Amino acid sequence: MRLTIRDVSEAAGVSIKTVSRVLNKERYVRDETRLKVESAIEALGFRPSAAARALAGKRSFQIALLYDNENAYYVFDLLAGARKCCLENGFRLIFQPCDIHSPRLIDDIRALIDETHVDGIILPPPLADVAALIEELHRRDVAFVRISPGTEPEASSSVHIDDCAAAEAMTTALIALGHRRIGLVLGHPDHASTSDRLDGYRRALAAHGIAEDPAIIQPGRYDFESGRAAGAALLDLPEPPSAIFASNDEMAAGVLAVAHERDIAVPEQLSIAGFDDTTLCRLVWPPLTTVHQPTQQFAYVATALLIDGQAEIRRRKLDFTVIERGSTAPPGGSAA
Amino acid sequence: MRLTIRDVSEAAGVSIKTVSRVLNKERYVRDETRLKVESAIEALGFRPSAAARALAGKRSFQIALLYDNENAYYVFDLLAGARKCCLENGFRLIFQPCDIHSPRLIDDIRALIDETHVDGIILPPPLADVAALIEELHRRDVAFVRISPGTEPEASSSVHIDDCAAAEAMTTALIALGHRRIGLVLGHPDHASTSDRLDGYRRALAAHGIAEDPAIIQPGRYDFESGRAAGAALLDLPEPPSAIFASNDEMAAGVLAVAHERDIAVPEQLSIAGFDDTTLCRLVWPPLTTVHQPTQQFAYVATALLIDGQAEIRRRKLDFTVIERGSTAPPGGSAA
DNA sequence: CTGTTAGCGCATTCAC
DNA sequence: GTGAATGCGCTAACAG
Repeated sequence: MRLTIRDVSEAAGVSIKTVSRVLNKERYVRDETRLKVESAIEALGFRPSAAARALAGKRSFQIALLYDNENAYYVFDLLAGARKCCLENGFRLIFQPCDIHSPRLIDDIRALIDETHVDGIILPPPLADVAALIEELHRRDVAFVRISPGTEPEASSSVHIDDCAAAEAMTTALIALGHRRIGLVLGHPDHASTSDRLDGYRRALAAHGIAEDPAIIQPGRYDFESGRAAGAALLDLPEPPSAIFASNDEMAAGVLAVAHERDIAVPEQLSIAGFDDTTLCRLVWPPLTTVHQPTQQFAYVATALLIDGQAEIRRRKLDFTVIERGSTAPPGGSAA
Repeated sequence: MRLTIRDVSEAAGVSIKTVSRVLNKERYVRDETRLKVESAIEALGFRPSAAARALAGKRSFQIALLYDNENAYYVFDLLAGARKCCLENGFRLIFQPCDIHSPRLIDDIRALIDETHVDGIILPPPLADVAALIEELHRRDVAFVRISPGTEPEASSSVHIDDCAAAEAMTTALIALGHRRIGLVLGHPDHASTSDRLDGYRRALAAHGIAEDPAIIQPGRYDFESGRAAGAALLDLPEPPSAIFASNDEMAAGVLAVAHERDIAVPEQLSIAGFDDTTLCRLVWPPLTTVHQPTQQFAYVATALLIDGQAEIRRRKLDFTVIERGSTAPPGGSAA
């Protein structure tokens, strides 16, 4: 029926163990033998059964990428990064949504581990900060890497940028343009980045002697609708801000939509800045100034850390960039 | 080490085979016995190894969703629909990108089949129309369902809407608003929907005695940038159209961006219509009129067809809807 | 450097 | 209705 390692061993005239060695890139195989086996594999078009490998061995060559996020662009970027690394290393990616507020969260992930024998798990925010999950993963001795964790830095390997510094840089850039009244749209309360970005914003204001005004700090949820609502609230203020910094790009898009509705020219009359977690801003609204966050790289590096499989805990810090697009000069004179 | 079916059988005081029967929902198990086994499974938190099941049995409880598409929203929708159906049926979803123009396409999919033992494959456009792939899948006797295939309707089960009728309805709606000069932005040449939508557009024009003008039919690639380029080409015409119908929403978004750049009010001065394959339009541009295509349902139904697993070929036709958002009245008088 | 033996955890024949 | 044996395709721990 199915082509097996035995067929390959017969075709190559070696034992099945030797074929296995070649498959697993083990040492102690003579080059000549290896070549013989490889050409037999090639000639037959043999592909080892992942199920059999997982069952017999310690590894399954599978990595799970979990997510609790409705932002298609963001998730797609994570996926692309993780997949690229998997492909390069002969791994498969299991991609699974979950709900950090579900009572079955831990159970579901336990099921994932037991059923699939995954070799490692990637936890993007907000999953990176679910204490019960981290604890369970440790108890089960499953390797995992967190993306942008806000808590327990020593609990696992992780990948992050300095969100606080990035938000500070962005805010400082707006101040450098002459803005003194800069609105902020906060991120989703479940995400650690939300408070980090707020901290950065505050730090920049403080450094320039600008008093914080709670009226121009609006809640958000990292999605378009909440950005739109926050933008409306800010622009309808008796004394609206001259610039608005949204904690991610979906929300910046929402703010921009409101500005269009109000016939406020961007960036001439209002500067809008965003954290581009996704490609949405880059795609649709070039005039926005953004902090570029390397989402795809997060997933790539996290996967690499998992596959390298050192037990040691490593923190990888990636770079961010503030990108100026179009003019973000302060308004001519409409605001106070 | 690991919890196995044997542990469950001992806890429940039955044989391994009986546990297996319960796991697979086979008949011929007394209710009492079933309950005993189920509570033992629950108590121990047992989860059967997918690898062992795939290796020993005929089924792997895995379905693969392939895609060759860079549209994050579209792919995310497909994923959501397929995943929902998998979850309801105890299946896992393997999610894998590919490239229909790669010489290794068939080999990659062969590898997928052999390595993972998938029970079935879902082929969204443009994969649904790769003849060599369909042939290979038949040769290997692997179940598959195609989404919106343009060719060989009897080659497999499939899910689709009537793209031609939908485009005709959309175009007719624009004509009903008084438009006589309606630009069209074509889709990606690899996709069957592209020509179907063109056909529908033509049919509507013909039905209303409007002559087709090749100058206002622009090529596109189903992405934002091509929509932007097509929009610019159309709006820079000496005699620009009063309405533009983009073959999907990413391109409609591109057209809208150009309209904004040109200070053309939408929908007051220009009507823009799109096929909303994704949620982009719904999210960002409420004034657009769209044909709603149930992308998520496509994937859900395709997965269900696969899991039901009847060998027979079934064609499922889903509904589309033309949705009016905001006014799409023809321009006051800027166009000819 | 290479081969032999014994399972991994389950579904699948069959008996009972 | 239920149970005991056999093997899926591969890796592991040993020999040589």
